Amino acid sequence: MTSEALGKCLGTNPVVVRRTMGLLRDAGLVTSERGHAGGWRISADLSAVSLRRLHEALGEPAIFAIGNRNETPECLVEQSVNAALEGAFAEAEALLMERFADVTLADLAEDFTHRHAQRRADRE
Amino acid sequence: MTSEALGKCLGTNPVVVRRTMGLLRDAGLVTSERGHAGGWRISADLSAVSLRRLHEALGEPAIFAIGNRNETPECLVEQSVNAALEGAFAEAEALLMERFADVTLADLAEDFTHRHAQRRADRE
DNA sequence: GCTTCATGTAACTACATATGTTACGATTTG
DNA sequence: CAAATCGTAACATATGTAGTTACATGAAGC
Repeated sequence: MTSEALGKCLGTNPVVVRRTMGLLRDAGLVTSERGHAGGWRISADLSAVSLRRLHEALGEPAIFAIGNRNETPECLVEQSVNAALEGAFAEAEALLMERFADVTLADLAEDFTHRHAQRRADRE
Repeated sequence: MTSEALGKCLGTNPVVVRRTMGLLRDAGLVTSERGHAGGWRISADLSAVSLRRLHEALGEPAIFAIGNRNETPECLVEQSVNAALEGAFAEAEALLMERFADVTLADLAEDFTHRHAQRRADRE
């Protein structure tokens, strides 16, 4: 599939697709080919790719929107607040990552298949 | 304490302080007084105010930086992904809120007192 | 009452970040 | 050699948060 086709599916620009797909390629999840008949191809077993793995491949973007503003503040009040929050955030993140590890692309594909069949049935 | 003094402590503008403190006032956690000798005053028992309560008072800002882009997408793939993520996010959020409920301002004040004593000791 | 010191709030500005776009080079295939 | 496609740098745009200015309102002291 070409970046342009993917961009259409996702409602975005081919260059944006390349940026993100490039990260997945670096992680070995997809391959890219240039030139005529080139494009992107999945190179991993869907059942071996978890959401956790995708999160890693995409550079482990920050999970929380709130949180410490400054990791090592001079201010003692800020230090107390940080200390109180750190453990809670770490626990929540660990739980989330555990759940992410349990969901694979194969699971998503199966779920999609059901939804697709359901939509076709609904149309009759 | 005046908004101006608080602003100095926090390294920000008095108006920004008023904006946020206003939410805490609406939640009954602080009171404000205008005019000469006015300013902000804590009106709640520190041991009765949890971080959970503060989060509520501040309008329950979004906790996660990643997550569903669209709650009710037409796209079946997006629906599958959303369905897979929703439970995980809900669990992680519930855990975090549980932990937040366990930490009160009194706890933070106590922790601060220890840090303060420690810093004074270190200076000798 | 008048002055001063506060908050309350609307409107505007500045900045950072994420996303989108353009442009062009590199590579592959026919 | 031409067309198709990725790779990537540079630039543009949009969005949201924080900061700022301005002024109205109210309270205290003289």
